Amino acid sequence: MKLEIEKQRDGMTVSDYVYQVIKRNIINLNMAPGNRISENEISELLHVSRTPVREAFIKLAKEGLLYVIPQKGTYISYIDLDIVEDARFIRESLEKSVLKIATEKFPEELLGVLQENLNVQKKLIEQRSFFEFLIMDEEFHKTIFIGCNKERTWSFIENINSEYKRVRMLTFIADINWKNIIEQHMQILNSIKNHDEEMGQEVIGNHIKKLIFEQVELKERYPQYFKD
Amino acid sequence: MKLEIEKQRDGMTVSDYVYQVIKRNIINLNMAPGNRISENEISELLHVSRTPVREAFIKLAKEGLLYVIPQKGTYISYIDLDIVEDARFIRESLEKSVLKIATEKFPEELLGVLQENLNVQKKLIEQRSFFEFLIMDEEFHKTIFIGCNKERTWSFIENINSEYKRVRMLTFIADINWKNIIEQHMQILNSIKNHDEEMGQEVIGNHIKKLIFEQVELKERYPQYFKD
DNA sequence: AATAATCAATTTGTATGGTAGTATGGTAGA
DNA sequence: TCTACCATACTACCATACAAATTGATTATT
Repeated sequence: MKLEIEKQRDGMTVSDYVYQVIKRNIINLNMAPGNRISENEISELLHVSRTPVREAFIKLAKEGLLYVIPQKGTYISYIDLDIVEDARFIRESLEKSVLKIATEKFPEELLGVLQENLNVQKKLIEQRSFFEFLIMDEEFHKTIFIGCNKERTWSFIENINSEYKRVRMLTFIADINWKNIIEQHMQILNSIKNHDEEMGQEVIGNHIKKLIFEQVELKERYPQYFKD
Repeated sequence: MKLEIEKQRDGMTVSDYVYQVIKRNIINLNMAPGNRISENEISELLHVSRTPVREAFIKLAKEGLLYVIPQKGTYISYIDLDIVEDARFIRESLEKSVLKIATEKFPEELLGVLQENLNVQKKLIEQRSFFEFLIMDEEFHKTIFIGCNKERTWSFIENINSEYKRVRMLTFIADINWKNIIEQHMQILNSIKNHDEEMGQEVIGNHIKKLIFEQVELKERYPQYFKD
């Protein structure tokens, strides 16, 4: 198990640092689903005591990214497609509602932000920096929510979205379809610019449909990562 | 600050026990929004060490019921009506979708469970056991979700619902409208029995509308509990 | 040889002491 | 009187030690 370990930033508690490192490595699948990890192991790896590691585990367990069996062990959760489906359903519903608002009324200055974001995304895809791309991708959608004054709803989505992120990471690893994601994002931006609600709804709908097919394929190719 | 402290059940970790006690007392407003609490204070009160208290704080902070400022203090979150509104919106949307399924197809045996639940609710209202009533209320809705094979979606709602629960507790304290809640529940049950989707949607819509008016009134009567 | 009992190793759970950051109240100096 | 400074007393944060439970291997027993 090789982990990506960034440095601890100033003004950050050790607990938050550990939380961030582990979360990142679970989502980018450096920590494989089903793998067993222990508080001791991580504390030695990151050169901190067990306490902040334990506290990070608690947070991650509440997000469903790992589960703790008392006096036995801690394990990375398997990807559960039922959970992914729930997350997808909720997200699609909310995204559509918000995009409807966005096509009616959206702050001019944020349009530039979205455009700039897409430029960065292109570069990251070329560099195959998938984790960073996912961050910018999320940022893209988040900006739309902010423009509609629904930032809180977005942060709420974020909490249930870790599972979904792992699947997306897997699509990148499997080299499925990441080529046309940028194009879809450009279509979304255009629908906002042109106040074309119908087009926006259609783009998002298509995007989601594709993901379902991909998931089945992924489970066949990487069964060891999935539940059941 | 007077807390309701139940005994610790067997097979339960101290951490979970503390979590449960504090959560209960935040929701039933024994711990008032804005109040400052400390690890030491709670650990002495419950006769446990600081560690499980701290771990309980972490979980509660992730639910938004309290917030921790490092090296400064821990505070009970104020009721944020914006958050309540978001929770309400999301819940209404999902409840409507599920009730649509329920009016089309619902397991016969669970209808009896719902009926029995309503009987218990009546008794609890008469006894003015509000916290217990809220539990049964949630159980009522949960049962509907289970019947539609959407238990996971329900547990997801639960996580964002603590804020909403505090408001509901406040409606009871303020003696607003709790008399006709039972009747509304009976109407919901009937809509399922009679496969009447239209009626179900209308009942839930009305129920939600009332709550909005109540919240404004509540904020005027108990401004100290609210944000802004 | 098969099975039961025991022990060692490893895990998470809990308790406790010390540390660093923050607010507060008082005091000396302008 | 006001201000800057310092001592003090809090806080959450972290490290460490120990407890309790589970597991797996080893040993003893049948």
